[in-house]
Amino acid sequence: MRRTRGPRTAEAIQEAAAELFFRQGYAGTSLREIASSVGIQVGSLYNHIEGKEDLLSRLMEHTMADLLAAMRAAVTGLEDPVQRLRAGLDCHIRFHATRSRDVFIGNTELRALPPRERRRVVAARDEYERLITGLVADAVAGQPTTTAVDLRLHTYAIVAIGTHVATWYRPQGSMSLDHVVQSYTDAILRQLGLTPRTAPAQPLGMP
Amino acid sequence: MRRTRGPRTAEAIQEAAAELFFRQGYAGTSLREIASSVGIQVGSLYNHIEGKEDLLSRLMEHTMADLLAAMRAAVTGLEDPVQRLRAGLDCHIRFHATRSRDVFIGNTELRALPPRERRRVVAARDEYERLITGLVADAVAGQPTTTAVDLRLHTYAIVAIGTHVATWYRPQGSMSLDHVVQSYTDAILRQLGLTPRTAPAQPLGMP
Amino acid sequence: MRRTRGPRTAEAIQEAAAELFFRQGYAGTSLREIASSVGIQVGSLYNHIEGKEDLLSRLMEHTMADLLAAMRAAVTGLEDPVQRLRAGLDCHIRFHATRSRDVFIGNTELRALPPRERRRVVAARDEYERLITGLVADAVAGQPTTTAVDLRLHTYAIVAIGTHVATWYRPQGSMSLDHVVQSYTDAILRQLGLTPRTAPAQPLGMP
Amino acid sequence: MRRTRGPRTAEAIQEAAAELFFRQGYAGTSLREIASSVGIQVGSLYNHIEGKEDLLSRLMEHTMADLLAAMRAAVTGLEDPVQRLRAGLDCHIRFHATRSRDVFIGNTELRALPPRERRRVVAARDEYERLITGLVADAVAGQPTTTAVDLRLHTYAIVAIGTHVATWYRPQGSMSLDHVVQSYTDAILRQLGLTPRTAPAQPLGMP
DNA sequence: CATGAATGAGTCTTCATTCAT
DNA sequence: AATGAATGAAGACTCATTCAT
Repeated sequence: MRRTRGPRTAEAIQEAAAELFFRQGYAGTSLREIASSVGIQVGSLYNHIEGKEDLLSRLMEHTMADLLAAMRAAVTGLEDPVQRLRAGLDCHIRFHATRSRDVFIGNTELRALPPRERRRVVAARDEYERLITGLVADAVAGQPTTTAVDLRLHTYAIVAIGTHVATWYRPQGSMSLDHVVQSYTDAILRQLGLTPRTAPAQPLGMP
Repeated sequence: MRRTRGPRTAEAIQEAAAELFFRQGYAGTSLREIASSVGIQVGSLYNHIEGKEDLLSRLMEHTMADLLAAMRAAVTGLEDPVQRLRAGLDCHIRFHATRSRDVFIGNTELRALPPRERRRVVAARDEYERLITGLVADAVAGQPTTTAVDLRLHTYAIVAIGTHVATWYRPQGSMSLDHVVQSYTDAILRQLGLTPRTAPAQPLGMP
Repeated sequence: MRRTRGPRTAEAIQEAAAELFFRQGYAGTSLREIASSVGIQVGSLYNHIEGKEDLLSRLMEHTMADLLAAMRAAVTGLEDPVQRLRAGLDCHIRFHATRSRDVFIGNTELRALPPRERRRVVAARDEYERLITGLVADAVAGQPTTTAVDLRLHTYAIVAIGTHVATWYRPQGSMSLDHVVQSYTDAILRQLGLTPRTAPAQPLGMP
Repeated sequence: MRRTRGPRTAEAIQEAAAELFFRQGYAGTSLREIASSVGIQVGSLYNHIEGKEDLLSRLMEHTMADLLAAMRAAVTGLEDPVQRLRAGLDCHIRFHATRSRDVFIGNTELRALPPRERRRVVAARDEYERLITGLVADAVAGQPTTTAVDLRLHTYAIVAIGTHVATWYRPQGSMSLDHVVQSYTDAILRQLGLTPRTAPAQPLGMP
């Protein structure tokens, strides 16, 4: 009854785990379900993973690593602060939309992580937030008064948009990714008092 | 271990369940934990509840009922559309901040609900979203072009803010509730092209 | 299907565990077997015990406590050192014969105990050995040369006899308990150069 | 992790198994542990053994064969019954001290053997006991009354000493093997009413 | 010969639920 | 109402064993 073979099994397991964690939550997903979704027996899982927690840890650490890398790559080489912010926001929203499943798990199942791994992931999250805060701060540097508290609220709002996009965006849905990305990017820039790219007259642009 | 007795036990159970569902998730919480947190034995729970799902259903339906009621009460009696929107946003953010725990559970554990209850809760959520969409639509009615898609994105963004506030706001935290509420309310209004209350010059106001 | 009821279940479990640990070893015995031997389901065991290790710990600690208590009671009130030694040996062998099962487990499954409990049991064993060594030392006090090493070898030999009796003695067997006890007691006394009670001419007496 | 290669692997496996069975018991030892202790993967074990039981069977049969052979060789060529007994006891105790690990396993894990092998090993044990009984009977042949029951108790006591020595004797320990052997041999002879070799004045001699 | 992956039965333990007392 | 004991299913994980490579 050997269905899956070779080094692809490990990936298939991670993928199945991600999908099930997303739909049912970590605690609500049994290894039996994961195994059967891959087409192997429960015991066989242990040829590829250390345990259930392992699946979650790897998933969340990969997601955070990818997110940080994407964000850094997005702004690399850009000089103008506003341009950097715009690129960062674009990446931010795009990542949350395209990797919505992984991001959702990352936001939801932090508590299921063992302390050690949780600390690592939280540290990565904090760093990501600092990245955003930095982009915002640089972009609004020329403006009159922007308090630290406001900076934090803005950062939170940006994070909130990403998190929420990850909640509802689906590629098969009725909204095009580009539209979502541009609308929210423009909205955030406008909110910060910065002129959106080609300054569309409408509050949020059109699909 | 609070050893609650008498008719208050049922409430204590609901409260304990909410707290534990919030911290560990529905699937990650055992009735044993809930019972021990109330100070009774597991079996005794069944004198007050029908089962584990019951606890979650009641919790989420109460939360949605309260949210809808609060929102309706907030705009009742107000005529001016912008004023109504402002009042609605105020209520929206305030509710998500003060009832953050229940709101968080409502957003996270929908999947754990049995289909019948899930449909009821989803229906309530949809109605709440329509309420917001209505407030926004009325408030921007005079403005040039606001497409249906934009209306939806705006609604989503408003919901996103609430959801996210529920994620991080804590009464003991460093930000005053009033500041958070006003900052975000103003930001959303400005985003919609409506002049915030007394039109503060700063993007987000000060603490 | 509730067969056993009331507070006797806990005792029945301990008894079944002792019997099975004796016949199959701790690691070779499953909780399923214990439960089925008591007439309950596996899960029900956990209403009475903390876990599998618990069964072994309690068993071994009870055995050691009983052994120490029996030995102390046996020599209490006796003054003459040789009489005390004889009484101690009588108790020693009798206990190992009548509680052979528990003693066997105690000797065999020490390694299966978690470190903490193991230390406690080993401490009790050491104390029991000191008790025997003390009895021997007092009884041979008047004799010429008895080195410390010999004292140890004698103690070991006495322990060895007990351990081995626990290996083969069965009440239904062909040897009477009294005969075994007296033969070995006399042999040990003679070995120590002390005249057995009524000095029978034969090396080991007759049944 | 000794990474043994070539034809020595089979021996390394048997050795590792013996060591682990001794420390953790047969049921408490997994093939995984044995394999990892040899430095190979579990599956590779099956190139050298038939299965787990195989390891135990071979071990116990070898031990019994060695013990019987040693005992037979020890008395071969000797005529005087007391000299034969002395030589037999010397061999008995020496073997139990030097092969204490294997002997301990042989005494402890009989129950883990499949019926067929168990019968074979038990038969060898019985034969060994008969050897001892024969030596004792011949040596005390000239003495007044020695009943059959006493003969059995004496044999048991001799076996007991061996078994117990196997329990505590360690080459690195504080007692020299020769001292242990001579002390116990003398004690047993004296017990049987036979004069120890050169009749030391002390009950047990000194190290 | 060694490996890594697979199996299926088994391990201990926890779970939600029931119910006599 | 509360308890303690029972159930049976399910949980994660380990095991001895097999076998294609």
